[in-house]
Amino acid sequence: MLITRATEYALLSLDYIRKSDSPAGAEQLSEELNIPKSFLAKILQNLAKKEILVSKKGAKGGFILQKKIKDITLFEIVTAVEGRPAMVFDCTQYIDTCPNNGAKNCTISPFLTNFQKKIDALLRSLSLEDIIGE
Amino acid sequence: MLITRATEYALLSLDYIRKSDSPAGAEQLSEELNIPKSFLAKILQNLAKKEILVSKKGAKGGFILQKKIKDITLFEIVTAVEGRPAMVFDCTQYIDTCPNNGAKNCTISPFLTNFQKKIDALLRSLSLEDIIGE
DNA sequence: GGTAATTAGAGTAAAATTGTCTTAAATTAT
DNA sequence: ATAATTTAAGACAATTTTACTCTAATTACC
Ligand code: SF4
Ligand code: SF4
Repeated sequence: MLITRATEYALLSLDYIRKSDSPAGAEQLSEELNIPKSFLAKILQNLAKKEILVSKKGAKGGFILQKKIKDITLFEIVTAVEGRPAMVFDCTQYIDTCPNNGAKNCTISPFLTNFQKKIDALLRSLSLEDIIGE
Repeated sequence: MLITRATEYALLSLDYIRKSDSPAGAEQLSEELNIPKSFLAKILQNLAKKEILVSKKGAKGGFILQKKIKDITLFEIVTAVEGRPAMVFDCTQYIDTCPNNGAKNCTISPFLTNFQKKIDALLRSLSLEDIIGE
């Protein structure tokens, strides 16, 4: 799975938020979209930290978009929510059990790097508008 | 992670096998490539079942390629080894907790389907030769 | 001040991946 | 034939990742 449940929830929430005219709260989103509240709250926090959402605290608070949907890329969203870009295969997590210990002369590593670049480019080229329509 | 450790091991093994002139055994591959033996054996079995490798039992047995490397696609390999194609995001695994219960009117589902098609096409277009060279 | 909301972080639970073991079956060499 | 080698199969265990929860603190509005 290239993307996780958290990213799915983020996309569904972003769609809801951009359709809402007042700030949408975590609780509201959770109920409307049937997403576990505490989990969703974390996701929204991450989107706020990465300047995709603006969070308003206090009564009548909630989240609103910080940018136009055509200026938010899928790459940003995934990275914000998952804590790192969507990975094809992350060698760096297996340094201790890398069969070629260090990737110096790994036969498939160049391919993986190339593949990753393609995915990154694709994710960067896709805006939220492309995903959820205008 | 779009692809798993099992696929990495498969690719490394396939590279080794195609360079070897006699059948390569699970034990040999395991030692040469520093891959856990029993885990690798499973992977090789799967590749054999899906007609990528031919397995020869008994003394001097092992695995050899069943096709030319340009006729083996990455799609085949991943599907054989992982039991299913590489998924961008698999809604079908979340039927019981799908916020739009059933995907009928899910705003992001069309995008996901489209994305998946792109990945499938890419994986089908890549041969083992493309990955590990001639 | 009181209430409604986000923030932060630790902690838990479930699921998927990764890896092991044991036994059986097949093939080859002697 | 028999022994040695090697794959086949499946149950099981360990590890890692994902998914989710809880509690307490903080901020802002009215
Ligand atoms: S072997 Fe090649 S692919 Fe596997 S981890 Fe080391 S570098 Fe990455
Ligand atoms: S909500 Fe849309 S994306 Fe999430 S699971 Fe249901 S269908 Fe798939």
